[in-house]
Amino acid sequence: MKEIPKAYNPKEVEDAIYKKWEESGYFNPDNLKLADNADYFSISMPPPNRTGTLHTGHAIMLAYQDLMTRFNRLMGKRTLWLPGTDHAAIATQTKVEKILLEKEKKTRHDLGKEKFLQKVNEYAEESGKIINQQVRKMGSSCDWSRERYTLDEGLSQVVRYAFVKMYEAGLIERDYRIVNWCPRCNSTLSDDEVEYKEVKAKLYTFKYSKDFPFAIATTRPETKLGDTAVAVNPKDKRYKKYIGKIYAIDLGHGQQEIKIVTEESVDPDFGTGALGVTPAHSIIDYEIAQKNKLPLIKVIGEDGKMTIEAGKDYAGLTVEKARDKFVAWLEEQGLMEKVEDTKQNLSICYRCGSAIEPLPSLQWFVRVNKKVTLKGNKFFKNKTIREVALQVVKERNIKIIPERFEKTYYQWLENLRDWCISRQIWFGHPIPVWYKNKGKKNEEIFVGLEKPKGDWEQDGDTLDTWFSSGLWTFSTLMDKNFSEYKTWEDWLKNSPDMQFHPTTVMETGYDILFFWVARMIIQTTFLLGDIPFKTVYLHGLVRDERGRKMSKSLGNVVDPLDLIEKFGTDALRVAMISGTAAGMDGRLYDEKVEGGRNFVNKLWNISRYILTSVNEVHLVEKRPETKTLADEWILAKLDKVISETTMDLESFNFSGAADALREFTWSDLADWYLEISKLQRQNSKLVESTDKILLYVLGKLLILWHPFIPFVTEEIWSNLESKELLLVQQWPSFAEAMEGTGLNDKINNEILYPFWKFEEIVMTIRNLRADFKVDPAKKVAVSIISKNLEKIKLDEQKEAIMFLARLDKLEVEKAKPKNSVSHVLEGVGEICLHLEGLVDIKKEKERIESEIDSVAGYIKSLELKLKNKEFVKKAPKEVVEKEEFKLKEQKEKLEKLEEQLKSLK
RNA sequence: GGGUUUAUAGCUCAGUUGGUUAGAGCGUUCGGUUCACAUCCGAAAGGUCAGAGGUUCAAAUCCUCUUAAACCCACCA
Repeated sequence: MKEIPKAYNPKEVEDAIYKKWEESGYFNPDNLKLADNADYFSISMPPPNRTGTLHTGHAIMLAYQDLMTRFNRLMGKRTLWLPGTDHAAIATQTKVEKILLEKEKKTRHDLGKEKFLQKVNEYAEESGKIINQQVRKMGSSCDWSRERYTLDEGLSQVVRYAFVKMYEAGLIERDYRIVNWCPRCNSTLSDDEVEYKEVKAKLYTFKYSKDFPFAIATTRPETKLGDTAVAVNPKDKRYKKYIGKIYAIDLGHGQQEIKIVTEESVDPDFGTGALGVTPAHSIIDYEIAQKNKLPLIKVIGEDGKMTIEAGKDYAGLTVEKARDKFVAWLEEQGLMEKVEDTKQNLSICYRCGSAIEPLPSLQWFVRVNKKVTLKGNKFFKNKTIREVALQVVKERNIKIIPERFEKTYYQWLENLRDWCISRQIWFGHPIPVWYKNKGKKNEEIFVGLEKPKGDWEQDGDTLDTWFSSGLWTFSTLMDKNFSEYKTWEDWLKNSPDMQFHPTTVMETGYDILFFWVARMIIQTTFLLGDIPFKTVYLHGLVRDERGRKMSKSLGNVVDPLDLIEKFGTDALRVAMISGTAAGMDGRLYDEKVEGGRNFVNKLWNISRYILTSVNEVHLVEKRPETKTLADEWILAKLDKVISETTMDLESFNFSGAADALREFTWSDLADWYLEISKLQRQNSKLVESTDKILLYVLGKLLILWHPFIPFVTEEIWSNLESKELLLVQQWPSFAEAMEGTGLNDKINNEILYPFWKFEEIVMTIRNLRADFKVDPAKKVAVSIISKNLEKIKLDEQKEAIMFLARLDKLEVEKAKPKNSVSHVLEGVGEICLHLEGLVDIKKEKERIESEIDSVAGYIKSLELKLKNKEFVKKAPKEVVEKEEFKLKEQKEKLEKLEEQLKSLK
């Protein structure tokens, strides 16, 4: 047997263990030895962006997903966790542009599309490799043979197919509308990609011309060059007489007509109560303009500079310069009434932080409000994609954990506008549309999977990265050899891996519920007529120790790889998962991971003790015979923790499972049974059975812990004489452990009870002592207490444990406690006698009466619950049994109380 | 403006359909430790479960209001 070091050193073993796992092939479900009727379990890894390295967000998602994957694999399911990476169009392109500018002082235009794309692809490839290495470092048991990338040929095929299908159904259209334009990225953004930042701004109040009847207020005077109307609230009496009138004005760049229209949403109390309508540069104004059939003047161009429509004096100026110039002109003309300081919620690009310029542009949109009927699709019967996406969650085809996010999801969908999917960036999936005579009157358009024959020019734009991510759960499962399939439908339906669809769980952070989860639901229900996943588990975000978001500018970014280097992967994983609840943000800091490391080392030392103490190391898989009360006790506790852990993991309560396991491992096994085992092994008759129990408990414990801390458990497992990796062992079953032993009832009543009794005695003494401190009337008993307390201190407790250990369960009757336990018992009795003399009988009577009331009420409610047929049917057996046990307990308590009450009388 | 969440020990957080005396980790104090583990062991101190009211035999848990904080959506002309 090899020597076991005193402390667990993760650095020395982790990489080798990962290699062993990977080489075993068990990450691939095809290689698992499964029962014929084995259910499947699948997770699609949310693909990390190929923009650099892993961060804590990735680390936490990998920890959760690996936990579920390993648990289900141990449960004997056909388990697939499919890894991959995302090209992350805008994010990656922006990053490479930045590097290019810093290193070579060049822009993408200096390089040209082809050369630039080559650079981006090189960067993405490099970045992908790094990420894959880091995903391995986290211990992720994902199937690398199925790894995918959003720009893979196969995935690109699905993307084109999706576009064409949606186009054919009339859900995708090209239109000239107001879009969110980022002048820095030179591209459109979807509504979700716009963020807001509060900034100081100036509110200018001015008149369009001297003879214009009233003033308007704005923070963006330069856009007013494109105004075509003024909107007022229809209830506003001040402006009633002007409604419908048209005024001709001249802002220094020619004649302009301003119509006075009404609009409900105009706030009469803001500014002058009159809103200058700029249809081309505000989404709301655009909608007002559409209602009133107003013309549209585009005064700001895609480059963020003023257009010729703004007038000769302004054309080519930046927005800021145009503003200064126009403000100066207004003042010169005496039109400016006042300038005030105000706050403004500036819309900015979520990727580069530049100010967004809403402007009209010809783009591709997904229409969310168009009703369609699709053949062979159970969801789409004269429904909109928005309605279907709502329906599948409302009807619980898809369950979101925690549930409250379902509301958030509904709200988002209810407010959803058409989704702009074309982007003017180079890196991404090209839009599968080809033109002839583009932009001319006789323009021809072709939407299809391949370029048509002849002289066609492809649309130069690319698709929103979320358009391809939305297909992720199934585009990754489709056969790479798509050419072997006759039709697209055939490919979709008959790719062998589609057996893993819908994926069982979607695990991700709540921050991308809209960006991604919602899009997957929209696109999958449309294309497959099926849901993408059955359950969505949303984890919280990782914050620093002060609760702040991690950001580069704050310099508080925690690198998970640093923590792994310092404490080991297992320590990091257990730290991230324990002490949290679904959807709640958590904090990550050294001390927390240190706690994880300490636990991992504790487990290491527990096994080090067991492996070096037992006479013969071997795997004990079958429940061994018990010879002492302590043996029974530890096995009963093990059964309890098995059932708790299993139930918790099945109901996504990961933190609870870790807590239960930790409590069992540290408090029950290490602090009690291991100490008892030392004593038991001094008795030659008990050595063999004790060893077996130690090895049995250790074996089961390693399986239970494996999903949380895979490396250390596998490493310890390698010391047990097992032929197979821990990775593919069988999850212990509570029911099986109990089978044939007939111990189920016995354990609660006979085995655990005496031990609990002992714990209870210790507790009683402690409580009494606390009472004496505050209640001088009980002083009388202090001497007795202190006498007994001395005995109950550390040494006496060990004595008591020894007594329990010596107690042969076959000789319970004969065994006579000759030490502390009996003294303590007697002591407690004595105390109680003394206390009785001190109790106010009237008060005590009242107390007991009210308690009887309470217990009777409890019994009533329990009986009601057990009579409820639905509850008995639906609830798991263990829960019902627990309730029955409670009822029994309470009835006993009631009897006791009633007796007490009688004795008082 | 619409919505959601949070407030529990010094700190970070659990607490499952209401049910024994509200828990854990870290920290603090005291004591211990050669023989699995100082990455250890034993013990102690520390809580009006934000506040007020209500429902109930029973409330950290359910309802109403108040206070404080965070987040999401809309929008700021």
